[in-house]
Amino acid sequence: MSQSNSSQSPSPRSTPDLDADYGAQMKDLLLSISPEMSVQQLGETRQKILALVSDHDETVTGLKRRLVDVENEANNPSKRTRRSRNHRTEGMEEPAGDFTPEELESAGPGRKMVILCALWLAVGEGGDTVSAPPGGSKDENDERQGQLRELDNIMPVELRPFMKRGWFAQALADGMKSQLANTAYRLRKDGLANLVDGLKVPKPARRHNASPRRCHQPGHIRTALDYFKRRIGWIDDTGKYSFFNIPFLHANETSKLDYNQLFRHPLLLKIWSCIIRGIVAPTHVMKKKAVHPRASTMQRIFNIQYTTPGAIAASAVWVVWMFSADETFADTGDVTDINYYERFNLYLEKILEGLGHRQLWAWELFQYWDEHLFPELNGSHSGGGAVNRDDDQREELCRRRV
DNA sequence: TCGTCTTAAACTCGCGCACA
DNA sequence: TGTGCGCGAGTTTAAGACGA
Repeated sequence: MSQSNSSQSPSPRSTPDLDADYGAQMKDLLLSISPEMSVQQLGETRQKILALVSDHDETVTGLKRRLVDVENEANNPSKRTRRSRNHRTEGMEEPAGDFTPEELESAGPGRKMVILCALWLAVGEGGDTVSAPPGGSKDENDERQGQLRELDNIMPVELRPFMKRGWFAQALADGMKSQLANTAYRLRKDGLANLVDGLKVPKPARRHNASPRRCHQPGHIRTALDYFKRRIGWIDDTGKYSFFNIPFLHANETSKLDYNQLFRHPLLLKIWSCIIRGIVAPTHVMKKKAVHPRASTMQRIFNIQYTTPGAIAASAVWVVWMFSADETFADTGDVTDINYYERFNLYLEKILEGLGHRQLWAWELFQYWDEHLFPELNGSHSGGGAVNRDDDQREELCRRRV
């Protein structure tokens, strides 16, 4: 509420019987009109009616302004008023099955989807139902069917019957949107210091006669930006960002695709640990230490015990975005025009292909991730180390592409 | 009680549209 | 053309949960 013009003096606090006065005066004026009146008299009466209408409108405007003033006074501007949680599902025609909004939210299907499976949905969502819409190419249909299976897989059994309900689609879309927004904010703000800790950063080139103060000048900042631009795949010759020749995706920061190094850069592991365990976790992950904060983290909430293909692909996308010039995280970069959606699908496809064809690099990739992120679970889930009750999601994902 | 974390929801901004 | 409004997306912050 801020529509009241604060520069104007407060509205008068008297409460005139506006409608009664206005009605009586208008009635008198209308009754005074008769066929015997001269043109001049008719003109004068018309002017009186117009003036009365004008006065009335101004008074109504004043009263509206006073109403806003009163509402502003009633609200303490220093304190935010809070609506009930899950207000977005309030008033929805369709009841949320047998679940309360709290139960539905705690299930967090959207959040879990983003963390473990996919950053975006190829299936229809948010509008009426979660479903695979008709039409599209074979690849698109495969992708949609695959996501539906993934969604079905991570879903609590009690929720599965409701996947095609409107409230479920809304909750899923809300959860995914919220998780993406939180992650983007955490990676670039709260968690940034721990994520880039130990990262090699180019020293500014010292010129002759250059004072140390010059190190902070724009030219040096540009140097750093150019440095990171190339680290996320920019190639001068083509004028484009590469999909795989990316130093920040390789453990040894090579700019040529090397499957034995791909998706093993510490940044990727730090990012996912930051997502599932909070901002302190990245400091320890490369020391093969799983530091669990006291608070309930995403890992605890969703009982995450091993790395998923979606997690690796998403972390790769997050790395590229983190060091890009894009200000907001969306399917396409607002500055660089990088297609993150396409990039995610490509990375995921490559990982699943490797698993499906039982290629050594893919197998070892998961061992590497699980050793660092889940050292207490004695090795990779893929390698048959830790087995848990979270069933065979990865095997299901592998079957997708075999 | 305090620190750390997640999350709901207010806040902010930009964009499109309708209307005078 | 300017203005106001509604909407959506991203950012920020208050509230609540949890464990030592």
